[in-house]
Amino acid sequence: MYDKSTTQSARTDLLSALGRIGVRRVFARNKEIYSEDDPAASWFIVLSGTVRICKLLVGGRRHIAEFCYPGDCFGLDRVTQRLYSAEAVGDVVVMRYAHKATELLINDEPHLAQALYAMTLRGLANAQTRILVLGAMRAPERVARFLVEFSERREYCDVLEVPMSRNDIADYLGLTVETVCRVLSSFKSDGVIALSGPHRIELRSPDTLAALCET
Amino acid sequence: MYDKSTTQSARTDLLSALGRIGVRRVFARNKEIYSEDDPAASWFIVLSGTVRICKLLVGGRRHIAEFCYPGDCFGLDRVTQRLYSAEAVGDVVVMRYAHKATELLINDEPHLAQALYAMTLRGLANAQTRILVLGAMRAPERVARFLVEFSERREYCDVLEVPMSRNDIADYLGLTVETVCRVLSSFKSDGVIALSGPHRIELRSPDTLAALCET
DNA sequence: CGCCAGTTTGACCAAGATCAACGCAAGTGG
DNA sequence: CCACTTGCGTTGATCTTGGTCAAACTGGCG
Repeated sequence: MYDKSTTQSARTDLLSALGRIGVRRVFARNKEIYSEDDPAASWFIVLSGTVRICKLLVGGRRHIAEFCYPGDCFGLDRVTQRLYSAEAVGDVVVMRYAHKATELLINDEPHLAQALYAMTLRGLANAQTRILVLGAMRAPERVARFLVEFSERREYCDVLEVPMSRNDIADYLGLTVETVCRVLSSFKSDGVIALSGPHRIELRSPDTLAALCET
Repeated sequence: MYDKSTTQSARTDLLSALGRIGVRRVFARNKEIYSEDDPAASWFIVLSGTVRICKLLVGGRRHIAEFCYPGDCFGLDRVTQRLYSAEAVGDVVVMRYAHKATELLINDEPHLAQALYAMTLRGLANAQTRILVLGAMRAPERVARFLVEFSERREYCDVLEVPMSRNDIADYLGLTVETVCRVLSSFKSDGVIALSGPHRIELRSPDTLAALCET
């Protein structure tokens, strides 16, 4: 669907060029990478681990806009202040790039702008899928969708090492912890998944899950 | 929050440059501008009227990803086939730009890429707000949010000329027609809005609505 | 061993979906 | 001009999904 070869090579160019201006940073589980309302002077690429982009709402509720996995970028928005915070789900390694330095780099090598643009478009496509999930799917489909998405973006086999808590998943899917648990339990009793510890989920029937989240 | 002056002037540049490669097209109420699975060879800017970006789902349901108002662009995604269709809500005038010609234009005048990028980032920010609304708000807040958003993006006074049907609004907010009607009726009986005909909504207490959709 | 945070399960409740009926205004054809 | 249709919009009655509240369970750690 996407023009993979082009964006892939542009991406490689981008990464090697960025190597010169980036700083490697490590964050421990649950540490904040940046807070809401922080000045937004830089953006990031995840090297390892999982990052959650989130926001506290009135009434103590929390909303998770996005999970970022290795290779994903976040904080690219052209705002002066952060609208969301970014937190390490488990231990995380990221590269940090100042917006200023990125602009200079792009002035030198304008073709890199295309790679950045492609990353942003990918973010937009992800966001649109999320709008669809949250706007049109019910609890079981949302959870199925989460599992399928995770296995596509994160793992290459059917045993998922899910780093986030049930609470994270719930806030990501617009559900409650209890509902997420119940749906997972029912998937389990239907033999669609197997659970060995809360953070290890085995997809026994990926096709059933995929069918569930067909639009 | 955004760097308005920069993006504004870049935008003006972009529009005048695009004038040379664009085609003006008119669509009547409910006509398709493009369909799902059409080849995606061009993108659009709305000149007048409202466009809905939508998708048919299994079971005859429909999902509206976005409403586009004058000045908004749509169809920018770098896909070969459309993932959503675009339809005229009322009568609509748009400008159509071939992706090919746009690329050539940008090769000539690379600074225009920045304006396109800014438009895409705006789209991403809108999408993130929508994720928040659909993931974390309940029916009355969603409807309030729709009214506030519409008045901010479309009208400069408190009497809204809402071109879309209740069904459109429902599919946009992830609710049913009945729920949208009921919420509007309750707003009306609370004196927050007044209805004179289904498509004319007067905001009698915009502050109440704004307070409702505070995160 | 006891505590604690996170997970799971159950009982109950409420928001919103579904189903059904009615209202209402704009065509349409006689 | 008036019956009749048609497409929306509104309202009410009922049912279902998922939220809320409460309690039990689990594994890790001091």
